[in-house]
Amino acid sequence: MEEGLRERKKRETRQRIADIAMGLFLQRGFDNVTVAEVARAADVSVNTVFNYFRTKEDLFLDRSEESEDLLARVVRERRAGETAVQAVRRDFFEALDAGDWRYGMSDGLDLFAQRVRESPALQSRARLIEANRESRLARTLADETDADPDDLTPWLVSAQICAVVRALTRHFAVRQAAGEDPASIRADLREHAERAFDLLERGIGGYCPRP
Amino acid sequence: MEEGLRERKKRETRQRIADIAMGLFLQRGFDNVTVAEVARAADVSVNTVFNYFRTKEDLFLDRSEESEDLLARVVRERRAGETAVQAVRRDFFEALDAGDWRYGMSDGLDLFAQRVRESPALQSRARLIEANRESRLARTLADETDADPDDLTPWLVSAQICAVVRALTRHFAVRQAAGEDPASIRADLREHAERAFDLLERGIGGYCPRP
DNA sequence: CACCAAATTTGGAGTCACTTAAAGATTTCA
DNA sequence: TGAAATCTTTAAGTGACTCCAAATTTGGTG
Repeated sequence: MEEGLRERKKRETRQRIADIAMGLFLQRGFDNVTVAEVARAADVSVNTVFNYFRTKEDLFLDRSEESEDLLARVVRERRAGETAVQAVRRDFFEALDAGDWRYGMSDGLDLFAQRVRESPALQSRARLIEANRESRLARTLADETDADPDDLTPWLVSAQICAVVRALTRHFAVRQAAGEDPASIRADLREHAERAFDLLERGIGGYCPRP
Repeated sequence: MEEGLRERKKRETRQRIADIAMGLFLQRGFDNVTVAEVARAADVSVNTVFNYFRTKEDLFLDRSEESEDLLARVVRERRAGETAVQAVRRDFFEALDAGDWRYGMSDGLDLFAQRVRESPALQSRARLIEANRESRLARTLADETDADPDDLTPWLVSAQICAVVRALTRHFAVRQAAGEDPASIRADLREHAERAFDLLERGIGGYCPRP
């Protein structure tokens, strides 16, 4: 099953468009670059761009598939004896220690994060990705526990796990946007994350009682 | 401080546009009605519509302010001795018992919910409303606990509370969309909600261990 | 090599949300 | 009443995205 000339060219063209688009977006901001400009820079027609990418946002957040599947995969591949939360907790800290980008907390995502922050369209798309991530994790949990089709528990657990991951990611992003050094944020984040996962595992029932 | 002719006319025009738009949207679907049609039906120019409503989505999800503030208000006005979760729990069941619409679980929101479900633009806007609701609750919790500016806890708690409310609302919507009777869904939902809030208060640490 | 069929690319025309600027029209108030 | 402030409309874009039919390119076959 060789890859013919046709397939290779398609892949190359798609990649070229995506790369050139990302370059322009990072340089000038997502909303300040038109699809027509991307097309011109990539030396194709506008219609060809839309042939490969359904929307302009897809040009920027291309490989969102991996991000959407992340938590579901971590749970699917968790170790013997590990609960869902324990698996996510472990993977999160592994990524933190390795400086991996998969939870959005590495160095060098600065400009990328800034471009997302300043564009309502990209923020909206980011929320969609998060929603899909939550759905996938919920389905995985339902599978793994042979849950009843209308058992809410997988959805509740998924939503809460995603909520914690989102809060931690957001915290990193906010402080990075404020100009703090990524490495020192990650150092702080370790303690914050410990408390966050503890809260997740043990519940928030005692929080904020009115005197 | 009387309301002058100008103010009254403005209020009336805005209301007329919103009412006529909602009628058209419910009848034919959000994406099948153009702003130009709304304008013509309301006997104003397109620019007047955009003068009152910043986007087409605002025509549909006008009074989202109340929805965004709901949980924050419930916590602000919680009773003596109540924790944040207890307050939300109580308010949720009050709404459920009263058949109130504020958590999206009354009769008669059928068509409205369907229109949201079938429109990507409206779903996107609904996610934005949920995100704002989460932010407001987080800020409220931070205020109420005099939390450190970079204490993550208010955000974590807010995200988890919102996650549970969202899951419950979603469950109602899914079953309503499948044609079930709202009253009987609400009956089931009572048990589901009890378990959901228990889980929220006590934690999900033991969920889904791998054998 | 030549040729056909399928897949890609392109150009062109159009829709729709939304913006901007300037010219009316209406309301307020001195 | 007349001028100032405020609304509304008209007109002319911009930009994402769609639809369609005409070119072009590629893969396989005789």
